[in-house]
Amino acid sequence: MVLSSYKNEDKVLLALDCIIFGFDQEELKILLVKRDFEPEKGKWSLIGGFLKKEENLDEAATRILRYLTGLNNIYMEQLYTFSKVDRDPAERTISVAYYALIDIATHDKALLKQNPVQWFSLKEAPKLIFDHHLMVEKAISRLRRRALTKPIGFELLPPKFTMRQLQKLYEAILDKKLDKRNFINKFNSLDILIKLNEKDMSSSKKGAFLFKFDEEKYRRKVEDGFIFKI
Amino acid sequence: MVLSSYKNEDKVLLALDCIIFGFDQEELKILLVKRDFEPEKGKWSLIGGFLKKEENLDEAATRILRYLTGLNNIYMEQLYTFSKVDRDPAERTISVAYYALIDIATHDKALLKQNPVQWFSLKEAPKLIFDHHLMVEKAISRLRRRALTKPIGFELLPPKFTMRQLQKLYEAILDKKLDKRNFINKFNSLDILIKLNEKDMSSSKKGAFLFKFDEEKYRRKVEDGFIFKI
DNA sequence: ATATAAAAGCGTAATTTTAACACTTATTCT
DNA sequence: AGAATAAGTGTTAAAATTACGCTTTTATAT
Repeated sequence: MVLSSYKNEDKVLLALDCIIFGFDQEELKILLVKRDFEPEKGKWSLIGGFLKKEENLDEAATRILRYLTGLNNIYMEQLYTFSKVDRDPAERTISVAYYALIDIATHDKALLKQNPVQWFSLKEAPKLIFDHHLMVEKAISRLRRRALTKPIGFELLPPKFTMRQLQKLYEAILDKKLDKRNFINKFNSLDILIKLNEKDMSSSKKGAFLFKFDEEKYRRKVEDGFIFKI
Repeated sequence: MVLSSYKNEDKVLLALDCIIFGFDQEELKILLVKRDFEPEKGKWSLIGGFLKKEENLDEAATRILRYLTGLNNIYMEQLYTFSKVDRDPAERTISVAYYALIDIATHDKALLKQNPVQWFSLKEAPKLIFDHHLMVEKAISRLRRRALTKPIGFELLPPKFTMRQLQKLYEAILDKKLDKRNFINKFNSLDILIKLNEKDMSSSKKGAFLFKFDEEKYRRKVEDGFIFKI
């Protein structure tokens, strides 16, 4: 065992905060929690926690997400590390922000059991503690960029979805209207969806065909040099 | 003053490591240092240090870069935070990686004074300690993406450069040959360079006109919705 | 039964962007 | 004077993106 030569260095608390995005067929939402400890008790906050000795950051983010929402197997990505000296008034804390994408419809039961968490649409979200608004802002812009170059949108939808739902999702993420025909043509040319022999009847009399993301095919295409791009 | 409620949480050492990119008219290089303390003394490493209580990460990265290279006023960007539990065998350490872009020609005097640092071309770089190779890999792919969407390439060049130098730089970053005429047409259409009444005579008999990046104009254009894109 | 309403589904033409491509010019060196 | 070297410069073809409107299906109301 090597003797540590880092004895004189300052140690810090390493927090994690998760921006959890959901989509409810209409708009993008984020999941917030009412903080039940000081400082800032009672205020709305991102879901967070602290890194433990025996885990890495991805594991910690997964643990925190599971503990506070009951959710498992969720798409997550490290976003940025925030370090303003007085960002947390109680104590010097560095926070690594993660963002996660979940399908509200599929996971809502798990969430509803937990009382202090609540979905807010991006535009109506309350003031957040500390620098959490910076985290959310950065997460939105990362999500926006990512959605154009990786097929992560599907994480926000149920496994089966209509083209209209998919389009609405992209419109919500990119915050702009898209042309129906161009959008469908685009996805058709990507050739990574499976059209099911099944219709969703909830949104129209005619019914709309359901599609699935063909993850296997996507992976194979990527190996052959395919680049997802909206 | 609010009483801290974080008493039971583990604290960690927070390190920073900098991937410093340079360009020598031919290829991309990174600056490495021969480590003069344990663990891994004598091995090649990224330039690094530890976060101090009174500074944020950007400040720490700037300080570390200045201390180890004498360089100031350098383009830097936070890259990613690495946290594998045993990434540093001596002690649990989380490391926030930054990458920096510098113009070797302009700054080389400052660097040469410092003996233990050395430039390596990306392809001939030695094995690095810990997870530093992962950091370098990630930095390269970030640099590649960033160079396509932000005018950061100029940070790697002298203030005055020829179009050929600029093209070689992009070829080095993107690791592919570009067409001379298309490249120049592209930059002309961006309209963010100033053509000087001055030629660089070092590379040809005819001489090549020098250009400057018009930062002010770029900023104005961005305000009007301009998006830099190669 | 018929009419109405509401969303689904579908293709083409115009425009813009990107990619491919080769010769002339200026200058130094011999 | 001519040979050698890198600089400088436009056009055409191909591909990608954008704009755009009518028909189909079927549940519901009359």
